[in-house]
Amino acid sequence: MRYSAGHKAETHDRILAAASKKFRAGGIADVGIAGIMADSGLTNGAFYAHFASKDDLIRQSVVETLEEQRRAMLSQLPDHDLRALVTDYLSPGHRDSPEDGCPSAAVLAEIGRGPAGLKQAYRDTLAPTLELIESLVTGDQATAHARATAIFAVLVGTMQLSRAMADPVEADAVLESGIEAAVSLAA
Amino acid sequence: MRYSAGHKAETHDRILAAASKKFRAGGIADVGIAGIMADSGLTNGAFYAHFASKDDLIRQSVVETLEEQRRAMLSQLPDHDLRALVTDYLSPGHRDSPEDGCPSAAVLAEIGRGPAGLKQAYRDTLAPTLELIESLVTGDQATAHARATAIFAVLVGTMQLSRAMADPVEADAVLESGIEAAVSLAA
DNA sequence: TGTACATCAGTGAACGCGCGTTCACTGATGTAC
DNA sequence: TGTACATCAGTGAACGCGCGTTCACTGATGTAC
Repeated sequence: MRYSAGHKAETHDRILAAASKKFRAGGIADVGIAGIMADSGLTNGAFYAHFASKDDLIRQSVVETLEEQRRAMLSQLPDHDLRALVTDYLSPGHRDSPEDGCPSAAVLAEIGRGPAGLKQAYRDTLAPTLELIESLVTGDQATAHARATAIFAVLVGTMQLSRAMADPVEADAVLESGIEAAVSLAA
Repeated sequence: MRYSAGHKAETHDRILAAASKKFRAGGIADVGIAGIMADSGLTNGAFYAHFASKDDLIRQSVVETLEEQRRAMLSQLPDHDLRALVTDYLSPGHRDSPEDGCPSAAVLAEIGRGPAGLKQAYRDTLAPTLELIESLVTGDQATAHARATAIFAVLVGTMQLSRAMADPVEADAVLESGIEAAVSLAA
């Protein structure tokens, strides 16, 4: 059948959203195209009308998810409060819903092993998020940038560590240690 | 042919060492048994005389590599200097040789998605390493433990972030920001 | 106004390939008789 | 002392399966005549 204007763009976005969830839930290497397409309500073959390859999908998915994360951070933080941001990020809810959570916590190590184009796209799209954190931190620009980078590293490392704890009490304690550390790094 | 006593244990260790390198270099999901066996100088079929399954290998490999890392940290740190440990961990050499580096920086997110047995083994084997960091940190036991956990999270998060930077200058700057942050978290 | 055709998003089977795992077999050795 | 056999680490082909990717085809629609 012929489709209305914008239909293809909608399908593209739907595939991207399904891929983003699956990549965050299961990692990039372990997630296949057939499953992503099934989650999008489509079959295998339609994939290549929308993306050049799995690598292309990965890049677009990472970029889109990082932008979405930045928009969410912006809208939830009208008060410029670092502790609020950190507490929200290092919450049990975020830990237990990786499919809706931070892409960096889910696939940063895989990006580090990926092609240069993916790494470049990651860096460029993450930059505004780091600037957002930078604006919540004291010190001149260079100091603030370094502090924001380190805070982001605590958030990601702490989330991964908490997710790796089998014991829920210990997993919560890991989050708490990360919150105090991240806040203390701001000044 | 029949083999000398201890031969099988040597082969087992050789497979474990090959797997450890490959998992750290390429992630767990993307590394196959055939490649590990080839690197060990053996063929596919011999694998199941040494390990019950790939999951079994993963668990043993993670445990062995964590223990090795702790031994290395101990031997390189007779002076109880946190800055030395942190600078060594967040060095360009470590970043550029993941196959010989920290298993947590390479596969922590994958462990978080793994079976409960793997997570339990990770936690139990990581504990002495965290205690080692704890001994380099001020505060009562609970505080020191929280600080050590957060320092470990900065190390892992910073290493992953540095590896994801395509630009070497920026990658080095990420390491620097992590060093200062980790040291400042000690007190 | 009615009909033939071009368009194109999506279908679904097939491609070659590598995965984890199984298994019948090899062959050098220590041991039993 | 010499020979037959049990042992067992390792071989290499095969299993079913799912991967990323390709492609001939479908079929509803807008458009041209």
